Amino acid sequence: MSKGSNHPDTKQSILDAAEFLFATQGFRGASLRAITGKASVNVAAVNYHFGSKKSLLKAVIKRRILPLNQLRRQRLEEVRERAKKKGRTPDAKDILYAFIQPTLQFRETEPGAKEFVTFIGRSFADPDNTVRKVFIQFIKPMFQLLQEAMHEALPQNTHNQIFWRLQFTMGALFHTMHICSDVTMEQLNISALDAEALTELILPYVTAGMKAK
Amino acid sequence: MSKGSNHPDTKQSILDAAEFLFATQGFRGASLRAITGKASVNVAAVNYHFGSKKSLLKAVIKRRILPLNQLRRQRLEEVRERAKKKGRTPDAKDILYAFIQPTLQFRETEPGAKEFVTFIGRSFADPDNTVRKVFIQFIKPMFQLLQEAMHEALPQNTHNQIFWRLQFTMGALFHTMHICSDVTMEQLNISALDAEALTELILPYVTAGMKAK
DNA sequence: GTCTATACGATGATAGAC
DNA sequence: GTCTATCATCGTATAGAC
Repeated sequence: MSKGSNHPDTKQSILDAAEFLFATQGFRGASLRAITGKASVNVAAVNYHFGSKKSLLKAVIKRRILPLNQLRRQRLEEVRERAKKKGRTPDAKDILYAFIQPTLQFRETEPGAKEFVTFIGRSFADPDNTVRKVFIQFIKPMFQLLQEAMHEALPQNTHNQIFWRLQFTMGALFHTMHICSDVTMEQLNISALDAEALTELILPYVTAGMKAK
Repeated sequence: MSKGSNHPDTKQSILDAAEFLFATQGFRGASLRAITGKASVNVAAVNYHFGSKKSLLKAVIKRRILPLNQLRRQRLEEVRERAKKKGRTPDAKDILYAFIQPTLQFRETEPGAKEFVTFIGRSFADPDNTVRKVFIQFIKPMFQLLQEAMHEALPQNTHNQIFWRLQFTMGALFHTMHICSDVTMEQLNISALDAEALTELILPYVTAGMKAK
C-alpha cells in the first residue's frame, strides 16, 4: 500500500487542509507543502486541481461563503417583506440580526466552518492584497444590500453616516469572529462562548450604535 | 563616494522603511531586501543593528506606541480625576474620547505615523503569531486600564459585558484604522477623512454601544 | 484523467570573512 | 560597518506511473 494515495476525494481534502492552515497561519504563512502534507497528497496536487495557490484561496472562500451569503440574503429579504406587509419600515435590530446571526451561527454548522469564520474575520485586515481583494469581492454585494436595508430603517440618517456606522459594525463583527479562534482566545484568556451568547452580546451594542443620537 | 553609506542615522532609516513596508505589505510580505533597499543601506544592516527581523518589528512598534500609550494613559487619568473632583462617576463618552482621539489624531502628528496607524489597526488580526503577540503585549495594559475606567462609568453592567463591549469598540476602531490606508480606501471607493471627522463619526456609535439597554 | 516524484528558479533570513 | 556565501523554503512546472 502506498503512503497516502487513494483519497475518497483529493480536492475536498485539499480544501479542508487549506481552510485550516489559511485560518491559523494566514495565506502567506500556509505553504503548499504544509497544506498538501496535512491533506496527505502530493505537492503538485494543488496545481493540478486548482491551478495555483491563489485559485485555491478563491475556492476555499467560495465553498463556504456562497451558501452563507445566500442565507444572509434570504433573512434580509424576510425582514424587509415582513415590514412591507405591515406598512412599516424595517427595524434596524432585525436587519442586523439577519446578517449577524447566520454569520456567528455558521461556526457551529459543520466541521471546518469554525476555522473558516476565523479566516474571514481576519481577511479584511490581511496584509496581503490578494486575500483582501478576493474577500472584498465576496462581501461587497452583501454590504450594499445591508446599506439599502439600513437606509430604509433609518431614513433620517445620511448615507455617509450609515456607511460609516455599518463599517464600525463590520469591524466589531470581524474582530469578534477572529478573536474566537482558539489561539487568540488563549492569548487573551477568554473562555469560549457559543453563537447564541455571542449574538446576544453584540446585537444590543451594534443596534444602539447604528441608532445613536 | 560609495553607493549608500554615510547615512545620518542608519537605524532611523531602517525603522522608517520597515514601518512603511510592514504597513503596506505586512510583516511577512516585507522582505529584508525590500526594507534595506528602501532605506538605502546594506542587506545585512538589519541583523547588525537589530539582531533579527522579529526584533526589528518590536523596535518599529515600540518607537511609536510608547509615547502614544503614555498620551492615552494621561488623558484617561485626567478624565478620572476630573470626575472624582466633582464627586461623580466618569462619563463613558469622555473615557472613549480619551482613548480614541489620540489614536486617530496620531495619524497627523508626524510623517510616517499614518502608516503606523494602519499597521497597528491590522496587527491584532495579523495571521502571523509573532506580530499578534508583540502587539497584544503592548495593548493589554491599556485595555485593562480602559476596562477599569469603564467599570466606574457603568457600574450597573457586569464585567463580562464591559469586556465584550470594549472588544467590539476595539474592533470598530481597528477596522477604521486599517480601512484608512490608501490602498484600502481605493479598493472601497471612500474619500479621505481627517482625524476630527472620523472621531466625530465613531464616538457617538461606540458610546451608544457601550451604554446600550 | 489522477496522482507522484523530482527538479527549477526565485527569494527568504542570516552568518562569517573582510 | 559591508560584501558575499549559505542554506532553507517558497510556488510552480514537468515527466511519467497507474
